[in-house]
Amino acid sequence: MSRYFLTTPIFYVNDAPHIGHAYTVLNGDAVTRWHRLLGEDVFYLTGTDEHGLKVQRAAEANGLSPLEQADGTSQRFREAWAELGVANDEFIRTTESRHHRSVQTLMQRAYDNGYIYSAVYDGWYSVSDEAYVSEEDVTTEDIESGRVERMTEENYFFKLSEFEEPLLKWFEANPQNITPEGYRNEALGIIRGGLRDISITRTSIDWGIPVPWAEGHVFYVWYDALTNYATAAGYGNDDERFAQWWPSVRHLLGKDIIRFHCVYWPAMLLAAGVEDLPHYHVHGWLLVGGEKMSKSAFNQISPSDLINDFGVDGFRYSLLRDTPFGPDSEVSHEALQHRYNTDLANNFGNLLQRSSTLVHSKCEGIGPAPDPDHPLADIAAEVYADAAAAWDRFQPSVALEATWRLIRDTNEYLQATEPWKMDPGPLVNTVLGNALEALRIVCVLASPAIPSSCEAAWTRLGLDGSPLDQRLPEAAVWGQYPGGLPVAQGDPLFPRLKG
RNA sequence: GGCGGCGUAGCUCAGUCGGUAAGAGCGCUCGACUCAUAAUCGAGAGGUCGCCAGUUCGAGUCUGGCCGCCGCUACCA
Repeated sequence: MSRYFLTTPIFYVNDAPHIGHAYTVLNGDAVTRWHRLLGEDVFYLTGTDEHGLKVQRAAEANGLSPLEQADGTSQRFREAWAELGVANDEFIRTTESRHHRSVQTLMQRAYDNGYIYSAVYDGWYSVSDEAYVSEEDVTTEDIESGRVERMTEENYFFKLSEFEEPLLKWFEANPQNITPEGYRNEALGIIRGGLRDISITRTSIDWGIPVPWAEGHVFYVWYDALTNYATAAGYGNDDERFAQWWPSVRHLLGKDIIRFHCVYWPAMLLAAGVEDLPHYHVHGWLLVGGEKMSKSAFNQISPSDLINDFGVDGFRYSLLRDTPFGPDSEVSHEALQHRYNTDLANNFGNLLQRSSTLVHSKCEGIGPAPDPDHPLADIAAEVYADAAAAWDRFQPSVALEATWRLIRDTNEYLQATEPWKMDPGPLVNTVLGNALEALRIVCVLASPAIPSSCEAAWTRLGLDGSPLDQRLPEAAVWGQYPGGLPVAQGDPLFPRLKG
């Protein structure tokens, strides 16, 4: 069975969950749900990054231990994703013992393979950033304000510089390794620009994973964090599991962390003797008024605020539909609401509503069977093909746009046939059967984005089971609504929003 | 400075290998309909595809230059 292992970045517990995080996680959730429909063996991973100085400091400020601090924030992320209906298979924490073993194993192998060496760093250090600062980047103000300090410490360095060639070879051999393609070029640019060895340990803090070969050193958070993906696949703990899952790994990430994920991380894997390198799907940022979201007031709106306004699926759909995957996307409350009203309330919800009402007035509430050879069958086939291609290319907005064509065409079909003017009988039965069949297919195809609404609609159509349990491509084939099922009338699935 | 991305209808965006008369949704105008959440359907207006030059029988689509916006350049998705 084909496997689909998708990861989100793990979120630093220094920060509360915000819409930017939700954006990443929802894209991954929708795409992995699609792959589940295809019957693939899916592993969707998210989690939290919990080591490092910032956590240690936050803990001190709150009078907690670092782990207690991490526990609290990690739990908030876990709850936020549950609230959004995210179906991740695992939630990893870098403070877990399995992760410690994994990091130590990976690094020890790189060390044993000769890719890690000791050197003394003597220079400026930014305590708040936990980072070394090069001489040319330090201003006198930095020094006077104490933002940077002079530091001499023994350090272990990773020989990143030795991986320029291997990485370039890998890029050349795998033209699809990063999508969209523009970001692949960025990663290539970083490599071609020359790679310098990087410091991967710290002695100045102790809230981290100990370096196995050097007392008093811990791994710097990035190299600890990246390894979470391998840990979750079983690295250092369950070799058989790792061998099964790792070859199919795909990382979902924002464009700001390309350097670490697409350059440093594959080099580390190679250094440790792991030959299978990941695929990547890189997205841009959400912008508000042209500015990166995290800098704006919109950032103060939490995902749960938007759930209150739009409902879980309303938020999921509007965000996914309105943000092409890859480039930066402008978002606003107005735009999300507009999308909700037009696509969910006016089109999908209203189609379900008018169809079920007509089934009650013309067919005594029993949904009739569709015409197996109706022209809508061709539309459904086209829509499926386009949606499948888009999901496969990691483009939820395009997939949803394609799916909604079936809804539009069905509304158009009702308008053209005017079943409300017909007398009960075979003719009106066929028309409404066709509408119900289109809705059945939409329920399956839209379920990656709006799972619970599709389940609700599915039930109203009188169907058993759940759209989430259907198998594609079979379930998208026209003509499977059986007829003879009781169709339920109910309140609008997506109440139109005003204001 | 170096590297990279973007610039297509009022808005948000599609446009794979260069090729039938530039697309979609929304918005707008007019009309139709009334089963439905004042929802739906049809018609229409609206673009010198940032600018200039080049390659080509032919460029939004390739090349060079310019303008504008943005990002990365050691840790905010």
